[in-house]
Amino acid sequence: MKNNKVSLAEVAKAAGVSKMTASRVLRDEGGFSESTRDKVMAQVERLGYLPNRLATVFAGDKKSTFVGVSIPDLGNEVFGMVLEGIDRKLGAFSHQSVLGLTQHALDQEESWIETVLSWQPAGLILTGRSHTPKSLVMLKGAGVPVVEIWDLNSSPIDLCVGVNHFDSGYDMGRYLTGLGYRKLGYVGTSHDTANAATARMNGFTKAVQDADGQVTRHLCLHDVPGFYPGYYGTEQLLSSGAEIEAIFYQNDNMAVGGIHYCAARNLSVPGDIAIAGWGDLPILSILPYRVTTVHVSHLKLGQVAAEVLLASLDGTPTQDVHDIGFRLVPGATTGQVGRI
Amino acid sequence: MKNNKVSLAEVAKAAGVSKMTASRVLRDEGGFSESTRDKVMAQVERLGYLPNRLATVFAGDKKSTFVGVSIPDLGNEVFGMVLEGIDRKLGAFSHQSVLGLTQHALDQEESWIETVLSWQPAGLILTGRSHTPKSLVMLKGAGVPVVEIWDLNSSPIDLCVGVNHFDSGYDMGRYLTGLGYRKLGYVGTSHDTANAATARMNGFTKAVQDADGQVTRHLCLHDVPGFYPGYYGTEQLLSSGAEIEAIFYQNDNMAVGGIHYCAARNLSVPGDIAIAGWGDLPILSILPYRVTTVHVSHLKLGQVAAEVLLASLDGTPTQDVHDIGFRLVPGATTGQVGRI
DNA sequence: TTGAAAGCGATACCAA
DNA sequence: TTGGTATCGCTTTCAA
Repeated sequence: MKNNKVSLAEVAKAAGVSKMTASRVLRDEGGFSESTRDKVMAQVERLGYLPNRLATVFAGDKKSTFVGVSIPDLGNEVFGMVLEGIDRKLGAFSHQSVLGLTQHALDQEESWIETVLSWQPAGLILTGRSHTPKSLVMLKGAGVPVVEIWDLNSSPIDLCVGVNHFDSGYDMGRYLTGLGYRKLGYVGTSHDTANAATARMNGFTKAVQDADGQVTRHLCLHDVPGFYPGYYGTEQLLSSGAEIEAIFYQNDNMAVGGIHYCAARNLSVPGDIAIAGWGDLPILSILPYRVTTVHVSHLKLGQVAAEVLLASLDGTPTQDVHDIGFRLVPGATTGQVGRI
Repeated sequence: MKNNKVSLAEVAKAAGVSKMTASRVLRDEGGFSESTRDKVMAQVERLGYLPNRLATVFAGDKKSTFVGVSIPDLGNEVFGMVLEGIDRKLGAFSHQSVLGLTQHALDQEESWIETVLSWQPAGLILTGRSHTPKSLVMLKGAGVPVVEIWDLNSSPIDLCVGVNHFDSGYDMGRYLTGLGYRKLGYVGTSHDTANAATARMNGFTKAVQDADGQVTRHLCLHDVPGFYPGYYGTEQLLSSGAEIEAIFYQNDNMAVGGIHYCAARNLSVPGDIAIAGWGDLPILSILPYRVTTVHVSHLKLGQVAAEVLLASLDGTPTQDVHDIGFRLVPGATTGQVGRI
């Protein structure tokens, strides 16, 4: 006994009862007298006893109340809000998030999965649908519910809560081509696990091609999709020589970067360049005009993910795949071609 | 044995050795032959054995590799970056963050502390210097290192990594009054644990009063300090009737909200209103002019916090209080009074 | 209503 | 180089 930690046995001894009786009192399990309860609780108070939940889980051979949550990065609000949604909901049901920042790298996710599983978590919430083969083996053998979030996945490992990114990109492509644009650009970043963004880009490209248009892409490598990459990504795209009428960005922060680039170069939006973002992020709320974007509720996505997991732990049946949905928000940064 | 989990005993039996031998092989402790190692590892592979770290911690009566990390919210990048700094550093040394979103409420922090301590964490990182009396008792009795971050605290529970918020506010007040402003405004939000922001506000106010100026404050209640509260907080401050020459905001996102409000009202910055923010947040990187702000490295703050904790676990002596520092960045949104 | 004993999965310690 | 046994703090099970 090296930690000066007080154990249940000590409490029991001090209270003059057996460990079992003390244990029953603490779990409020019933089957003890009021006077016994008072004796025990008095000692708990006096000794400052804190239970060792490791031992509890261990002895009961049950799961802990840990939920492993893997998140690619926290450099912008997107995944921050997802995580906030998850943790708030989990916390309300006394579960704890064990965080894993994967930095968009599958092998980092793999080693984190191995570690977190060794702590006997109650369940896992993973961002993204791609995992290494070894990860898949571990996840399937873990015997705990796994919720894959962000990307909608028709055949998830277990459960899935997400958005149909391809469709949202496709809708934006259809919207912009519907306005008459044919020479389109895409500006985003490039990451191992940025499948969702890639799906949006692919959906967008497909829609544009379906309308006989063209997409010129520019991906900023090794960057998180923030304001500044949006700014210089726009610069690089436009200076590539390609003729561009409208640009779709990986997210709104990048789009705002693009808007500021245009302002700095005296390019009118949408007159010279139309601009569309994704996510309906907070920055849009203060611009003096509405930016064309795709609304997605990140907080809700996280909350639903947590709910689905908790329901699964509870044994409550739910559907395997939850589509959070999205909504294209037309704005003033895209216009009718030829009518500006 | 309800989980179909494979235990060390099964691996050992399958390999034809004792538990102890298998344990030694897995920990690569030495003291076994190559052939033994091969036999054991073959079975580990075949059975897909994953160790139960609960048992390890428990048996060794040691601490886990959990680090409890309490964060007020993740609604903007500020604490997201702090958390990213912490988790990256911890991850590199194979520790895991157990997240606690307190939503700026001390009683939420308290109940989270109680829970997380019951998991025998290796240490704790807490945002803020205020804690409930019960929290303090638990923290002091926990016997694990506690790092309080964000607010610099000359008498921390244990260790502290932060910024001198009061001084940063004071410097900004001195800077603005040095430019000739005397009728100042402050726009922020109000939270239980927003002591850091309050300290900045107080420092600012003190400096302004020292220069015989006045500060009119406007606090947006129940809001996280983001773009939109900055926008309408500015509106409310300016419509309060007070004469204002310059406004200091709780952070840059709010300041950008203020800048946009001014643009929408055709108020010139800094001609009609000077604006200063705090934090040097990403949004500033795309504005066509430099915004007067205070630079703080949030990522570094998190990294140093993790380093200090790891050093303490390691037994390496470090100083108790680490000042991350700040740097006032003069910009174009504040000017010389009368010279605009 | 209460308690004694066994056991969870691993490691520490001592023997062989 | 290998293995037996006790042990961590708590819960389960069975008896009293």
